[in-house]
Amino acid sequence: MARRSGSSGEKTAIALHDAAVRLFARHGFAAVSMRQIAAEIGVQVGALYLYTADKQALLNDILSGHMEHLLLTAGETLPVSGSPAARLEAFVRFHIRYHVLRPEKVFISYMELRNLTEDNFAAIEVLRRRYEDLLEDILKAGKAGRDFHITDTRLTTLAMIAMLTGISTWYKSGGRMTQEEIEAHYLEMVNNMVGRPLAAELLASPS
Amino acid sequence: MARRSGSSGEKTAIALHDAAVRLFARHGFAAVSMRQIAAEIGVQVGALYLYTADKQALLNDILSGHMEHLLLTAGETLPVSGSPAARLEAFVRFHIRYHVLRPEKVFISYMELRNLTEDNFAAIEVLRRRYEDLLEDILKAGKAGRDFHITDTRLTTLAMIAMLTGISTWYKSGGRMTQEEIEAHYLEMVNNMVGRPLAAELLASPS
DNA sequence: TTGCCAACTGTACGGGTGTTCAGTTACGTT
DNA sequence: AACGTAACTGAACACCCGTACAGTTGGCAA
Repeated sequence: MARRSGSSGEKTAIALHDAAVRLFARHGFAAVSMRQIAAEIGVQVGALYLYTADKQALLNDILSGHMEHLLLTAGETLPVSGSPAARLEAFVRFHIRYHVLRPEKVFISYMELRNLTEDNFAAIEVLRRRYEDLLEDILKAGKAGRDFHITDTRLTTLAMIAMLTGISTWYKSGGRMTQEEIEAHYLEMVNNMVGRPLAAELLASPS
Repeated sequence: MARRSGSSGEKTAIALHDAAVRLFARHGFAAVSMRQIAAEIGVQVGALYLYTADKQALLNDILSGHMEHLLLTAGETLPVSGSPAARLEAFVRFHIRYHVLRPEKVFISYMELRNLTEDNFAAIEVLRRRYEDLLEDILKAGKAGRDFHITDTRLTTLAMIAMLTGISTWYKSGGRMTQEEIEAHYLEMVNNMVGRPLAAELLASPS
């Protein structure tokens, strides 16, 4: 054999990317060999190097591609105007949906950061910080307008993102709750965190 | 050489444990070789096998030791009676302190779970669930007594733990905030989450 | 139908992997 | 002072690692 019938570079490149994501997510970057990846897509090791410079580039492409796509999609989806409360709701729903749809890439993206070279890591950090700032800007706006009651916007940002991203450690489609229910519950908790409980009117009104 | 002067099995066993924790935290289980660990404690590879059956046992001992110690310490520290609010505060403070004091073990403990064998993993899961239940029991009690306004105690438990554990991804002693300040801020957010904002009286009282 | 090139194989390179074990040395006990 | 044993070395085992590259084959254009 050599070239295989029906083969095309495009298809193999995608298969390589997908196989790497799947295997890195399951076993971890360091624990997966180039030979395992090759076997997964039905090819010999050498062929992989037509599509990636080396193993490190493979990881970096996955992570930076993920972060860039996340930022791009967030930019397209999230409203830049409207009330802080509405913008916060949009962010929470977007974050949950995006992360629940891509559990493997999300998992790799904060599990394998330390396996990046220093340069690659620094670049990812910039993107991650930019994403966090999308939320922090909403919180700042809400605090400035007294819609939200927050002591420290940066800390609240980190706490919320950790809380929301945590979903991906236990979420499985077809679980106890639908995605819509999960969104509703987390939205409630997030609203509570910024001091505007949905039940506020009920509690404040004479009973 | 052979046996080295001043050597003792006890000391080497501890040095092995510590070096493994340090290196696993920094580079990941799969990326660290037995030879690197041996070099770190100034010994030849073969000597390690006097203190651990194999590499897997080394990881499992670290993780299960960590979880058992966490549960034990929690049991000694946390009050079993008192108001749900007081118990919740105790839990939050305990969790933050414990995790901030042991960043490496905490990091390994949810980073390297997938490198455990199936059996070892299952055992750790039981312990982790038991720890989560410590918090969920408090939330259930608070909900039952109408101190807390929670829709789903299990989801709130997971959200809180993810939020609190997230601290260890950015915390560095000597940072912007003291540990006490961090505790106070997270406590505020947690209280908000269960629907009892500290500012409630202020907001409700005539201004 | 020939020829070109993208796609891929097969093999090799130097080095690292976890683990085992016969041999060696320091320490504590008698 | 002699001995037993705890602590460790050094070398070896069989195998896996990432990467490179000359050679081979299928698809497509001329």
